[in-house]
Amino acid sequence: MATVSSSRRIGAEDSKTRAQLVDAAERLLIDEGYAAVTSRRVAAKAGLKPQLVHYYFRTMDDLFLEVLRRRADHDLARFEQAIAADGSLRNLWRLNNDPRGAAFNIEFVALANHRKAIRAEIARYAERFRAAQTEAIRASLAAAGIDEEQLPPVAALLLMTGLSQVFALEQALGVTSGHRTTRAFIERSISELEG
Amino acid sequence: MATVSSSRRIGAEDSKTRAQLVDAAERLLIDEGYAAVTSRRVAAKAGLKPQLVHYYFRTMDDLFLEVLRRRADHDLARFEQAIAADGSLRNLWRLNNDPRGAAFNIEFVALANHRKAIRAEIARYAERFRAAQTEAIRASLAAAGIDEEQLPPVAALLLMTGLSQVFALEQALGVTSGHRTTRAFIERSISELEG
DNA sequence: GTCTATACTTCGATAGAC
DNA sequence: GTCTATCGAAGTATAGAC
Repeated sequence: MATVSSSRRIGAEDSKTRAQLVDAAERLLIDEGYAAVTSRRVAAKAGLKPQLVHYYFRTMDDLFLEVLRRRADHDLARFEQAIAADGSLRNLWRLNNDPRGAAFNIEFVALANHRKAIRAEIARYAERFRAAQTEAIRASLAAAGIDEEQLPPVAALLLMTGLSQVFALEQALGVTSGHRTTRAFIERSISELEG
Repeated sequence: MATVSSSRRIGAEDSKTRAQLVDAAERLLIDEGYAAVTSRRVAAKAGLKPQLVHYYFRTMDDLFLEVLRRRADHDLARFEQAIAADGSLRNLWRLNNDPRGAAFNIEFVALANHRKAIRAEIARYAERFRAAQTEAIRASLAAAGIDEEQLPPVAALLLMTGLSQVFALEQALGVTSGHRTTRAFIERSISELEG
């Protein structure tokens, strides 16, 4: 939408071919990392010709952004729905620990490290997630009778987020020493807090 | 050392040129991410010809491994020295939060996601760090009179590690909401534990 | 022991054919 | 509206010249 400096045409947004390319890119991103998401490999995975990637997406960054937005919007909606159904600390911890999407997050953070257009969009979504999660944890801590001075909701959230990330990262690496003990500790702490 | 299936020769390990290539690769990895570490770009950064990368390193993975080992060995030694001088919880937290090396870790984890030879080596170093850090934190918690049942040392370590990683990751992204509050909470908690 | 000429593959991207 | 022929640049890697 921004500029039309080029004469080149772009395919329709509701094209089925386009959706296949986004699917293929997402699978490649999760399975093999962002460096594997090249026009040729995405096309091969979708069973299409490489040039089609550039017909539907002006640049590879545009494709990455589409993958990011589709996934992030979906996850955000799913999170809010799950919390509306059960806003307990226990459920928050469970949702945060869902390994689905962990690899996805890691890749996008690494990608953001050197693609400015993508970094900005990731930062936007990260802030939205942070806000939604902070509200959810604030409510569940209040319900459990925990004072905000004693344990600030955002601190509890960042501790939880950090721990999930370490678990996901290390599991992918094959390093799991201390994980079981720590999970048990967290679950015991949650039980003590909300019974 | 493994196989000598090829007739190709490799440059001396103590070559000055070789060291320049490793330096350039490390800087590129930290500044622009692992995808930027290509033979051409490493050579350009070092002011050398691209083919020299392949004279000193059989494959790009060999170069990555050299960067990893050099850095990890150095960091491990530095950590043990620092802990020997001051083994307090406060100092452990400070060391863990050193932003130097945070970007480095992120990139290597992302890299490990799709390069098997590197993943194995990273896992080995991760275990070594885990062991050294767990011992250090066990000692400082004991000194502060904290019972291991109440707060398992490895759980305290993983919480600390996770938090530092989130801080580093998000700071790189430009997302910092909640960081100040959480840092204050951690510092307050440490003060309460060890006075 | 050190470096270069060169091969071959894959990359993102565009202009133009259907 | 959809897809293909094709380009120039960049990627890893090797064999052989100094």
